[in-house]
Amino acid sequence: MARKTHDTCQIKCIHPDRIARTRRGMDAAADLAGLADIFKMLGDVTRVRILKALFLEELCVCDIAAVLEMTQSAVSHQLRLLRAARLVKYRKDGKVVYYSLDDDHVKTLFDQGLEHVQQG
Amino acid sequence: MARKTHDTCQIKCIHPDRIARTRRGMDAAADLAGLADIFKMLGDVTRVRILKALFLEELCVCDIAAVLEMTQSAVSHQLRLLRAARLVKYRKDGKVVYYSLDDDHVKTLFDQGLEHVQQG
DNA sequence: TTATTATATGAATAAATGCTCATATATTCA
DNA sequence: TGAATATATGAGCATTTATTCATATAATAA
Repeated sequence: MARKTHDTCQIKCIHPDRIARTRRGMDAAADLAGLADIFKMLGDVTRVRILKALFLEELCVCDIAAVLEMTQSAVSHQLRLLRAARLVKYRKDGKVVYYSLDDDHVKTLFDQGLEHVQQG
Repeated sequence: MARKTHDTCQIKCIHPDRIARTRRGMDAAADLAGLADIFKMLGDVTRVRILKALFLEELCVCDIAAVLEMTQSAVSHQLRLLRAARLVKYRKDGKVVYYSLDDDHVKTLFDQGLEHVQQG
């Protein structure tokens, strides 16, 4: 009675009550996949460094490349992802494209994360 | 004069002043690699779901597997990573291992991230 | 126009990653 | 002791991902 096989999979459940409760809590949860996506976007050293740089100052692509000591192509590829995630915005001035942070919200996440790192 | 080649790499810099300023700001920055590591840890749907579940209630491994409808092995592998990152802690009771959140700090990061998702 | 420059991007490659399967370890129970 | 159970883990595999290289696009300058 304490152990029974679950409906949807072959896993034996020791605590059916806990499972049911947690299931309900999970259903009520917000978009966890979307949440993971944002963290994934921030989970790369190059992107983190780009964001940190842009947090300090608006920069064009080759400036960023110089600061990070990476190729223009590598930086440009990452900027594309950051753009798609709406973490950065840009403005064109002739040939030059200037990037900056899209909102301050990212900075909050950033600082919160740093706090965690410093505690660890 | 406005354009010169940078010392450390072959990239031509349009704004040497900006680059120098940003460089200094980057040096002063905290551990960006560590920051990326934490975000990377949170950047996976399975781990996010595990954390969400543990935020609701302490659970054993097979409970988690049942809630997520995943194999015990897959869950166990991810728990190992979460343990190493000190995001979860565990206690043994006989054969059963109960996992729970290691600190509330993760929840703060979590909620901040969710806020960002909901705004997006 | 042609040459140069700044940026973007597709393809290829190498590395990282998450899951499955099989198995090991450890604990309880008969 | 031996069987059953909960969890952990190594190996293999498939997918994702970050970078490089070559090239395309776009804007400026000669």
